[in-house]
Amino acid sequence: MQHQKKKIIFWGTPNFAAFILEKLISQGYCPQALITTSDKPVGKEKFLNSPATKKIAQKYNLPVWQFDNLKNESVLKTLVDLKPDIFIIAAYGLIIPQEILKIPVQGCLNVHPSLLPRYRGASPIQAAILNNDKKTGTTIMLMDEKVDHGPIISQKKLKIKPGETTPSLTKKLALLSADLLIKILPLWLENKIKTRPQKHKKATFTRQIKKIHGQIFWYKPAQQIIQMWRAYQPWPGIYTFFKGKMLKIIDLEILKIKHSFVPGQVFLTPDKNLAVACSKNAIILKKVHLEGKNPVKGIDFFNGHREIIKQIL
RNA sequence: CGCGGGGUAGAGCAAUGGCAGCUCGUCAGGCCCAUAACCUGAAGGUUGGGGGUUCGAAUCCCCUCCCCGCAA
Repeated sequence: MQHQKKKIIFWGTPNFAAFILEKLISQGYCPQALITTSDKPVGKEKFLNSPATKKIAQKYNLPVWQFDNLKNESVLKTLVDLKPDIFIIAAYGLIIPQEILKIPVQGCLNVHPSLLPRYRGASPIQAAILNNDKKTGTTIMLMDEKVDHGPIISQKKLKIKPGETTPSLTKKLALLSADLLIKILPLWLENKIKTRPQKHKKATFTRQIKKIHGQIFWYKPAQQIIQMWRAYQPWPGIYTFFKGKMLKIIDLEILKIKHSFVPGQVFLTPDKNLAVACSKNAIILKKVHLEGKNPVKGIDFFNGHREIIKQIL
């Protein structure tokens, strides 16, 4: 087991990385250390929340380094002193400077959950769902000077099932990525894999998702709003405004109907469901969450806010 | 002390100093070939808890417990 003598350092932060890390460990490819970002205060109680990968690392007693700023000498020195053979990077959260990428003798592998060169950047999984793609996949590539730009080592496709959400697809892609990684890693470490460059002209890009992206525009077709809802779980979710307050839509359903309402107009279906008209079809609000209140069923919300009918959101 | 909203009947919400109400649900009865429809009636409250101001507090003040949004 020659590869186990190699020093692997794993970089990653959220769930996607955590699934991969755990699978690597369980399959006998335990890294020497985890590098992730710092604990972030979360919620009103402002307690610190560790990255998902850190929790896994602690479970297996892996050493953990947490860096938020990679552009200083002490970080560089720490990493050089580890004398790593290879870095495996999966959703770290920050762009890693060139000087650091040059450290490991066998390069830096990046796990990216899309079929590169499609969907480079920060939100490939959400983009695939948002665009109603029928398939996506994962790519393992050798990192170079540009983000998600390096030559491809291996790729694997995955069908997107109807109703797939970001959390469910994230998990599937992570497990797929881990399998692929385990398969190619020993070969890579023995220099038995050739890379192939990406077709850069076909590249598309995705950006970091912000709260504002979750706002619903009712002039869009209902189908598209459903895809937003699937893509933007668990955060930022999708929301609209009612009486100046944010109304999150926790659960919804498409209502296939020909109607003459204005997009955004609220109405009640014959079987007593609260619904909002879109440019095509409509959305049934099964569960909503008004800012400052508890989440409630659509019908309960209607009982307390009868004036919502005929209003335009 | 990061900013903000809320706690009222089983559920969702009104009532901002003067008789605690609305919609839904529940129960009883009625109507109907029938129904998640409709009609009549009923039950269901220590207004989260404690203290204060007042002739009088869900409402104003102080304390406390709980829930939630923003921010990530």
